[in-house]
Amino acid sequence: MKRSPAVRSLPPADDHAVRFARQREADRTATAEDYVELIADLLREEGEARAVELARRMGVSQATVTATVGRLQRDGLVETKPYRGLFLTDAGRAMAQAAKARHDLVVRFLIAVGLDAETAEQDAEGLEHHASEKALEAFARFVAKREAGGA
Amino acid sequence: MKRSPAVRSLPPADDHAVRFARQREADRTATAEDYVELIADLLREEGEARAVELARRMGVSQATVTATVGRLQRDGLVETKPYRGLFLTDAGRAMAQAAKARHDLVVRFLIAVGLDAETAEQDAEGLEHHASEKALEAFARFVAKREAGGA
DNA sequence: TCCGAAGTTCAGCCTAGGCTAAGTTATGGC
DNA sequence: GCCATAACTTAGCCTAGGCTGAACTTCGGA
Repeated sequence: MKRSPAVRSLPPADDHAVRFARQREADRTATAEDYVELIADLLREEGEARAVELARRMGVSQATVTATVGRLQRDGLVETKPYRGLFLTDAGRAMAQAAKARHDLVVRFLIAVGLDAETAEQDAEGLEHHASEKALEAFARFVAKREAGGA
Repeated sequence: MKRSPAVRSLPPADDHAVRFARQREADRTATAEDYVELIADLLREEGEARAVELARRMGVSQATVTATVGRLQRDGLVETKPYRGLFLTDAGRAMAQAAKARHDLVVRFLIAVGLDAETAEQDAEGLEHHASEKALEAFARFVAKREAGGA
């Protein structure tokens, strides 16, 4: 009688491999998304995004920020004027906007399923990079239903 | 009227840093969990866990598996008998069991909020490593309610 | 004006986790 | 019993993302 997913724990090897590959792909983009999202927030709320502030908020050394920003610049997401602040390219702004929308959706979703706001905020940081489009759509439907009064 | 979480996008720098640190911590353990979980599955369902099969299923070269298994061994999670299969230590078995329970919970939860089984299975692979204890408890409560008929 | 502190970058190091290519070891078929 | 093949390991390389410590810019105040 139990046709629960737990039983079928060994999918075909190919499918299995594809999942993990997708996973690794998501991991690679996660850092970029976190950085551009934070840069966008700082630009909006502080007027400028300084490396030292990124370092403080990412909990990382300034040297690490320099290196990471270098990669983002190479990838066409960020522009820097040495010893001035950090700026986003169009691509960077687009990524930041998408990341923020996704982040906010995940937070609202987590709250809708019963998390407190602070925990939701924390968990979203990790979960937002690993939810597929389909999952995000499901989250959005769920949140819409809940917020429409389907309490 | 909007007291939505989206507004407060800049938490105190310290809190912010802590979130990202937690995040990096989760990333570090994710690989270990995936490997021991898969090894446990293979041992249970195939009777043995061969490196070549891990490589196939992780979508990775055998050399990578050798290296990763070496780290797991160093960390006391796995035992190997060269040219025999891979085995889990007590710690490895415990981690595998916890990982599997978490994985299954996340899958059931995703299905409960409206995902199809296949997508749920895929997304769980990524999400399971980034959900906090509190979030998992909330997921469990939610699933319990749903499965109890609160459809 | 100049000088010190804050911010930034550079140099050099490390680990995890990927890869390929080239061995080495076990095993099954003949 | 030998040897081809499959499984595994080793060597060497790469990138991302961490670190420290030292050097370099910028800028405000004395």
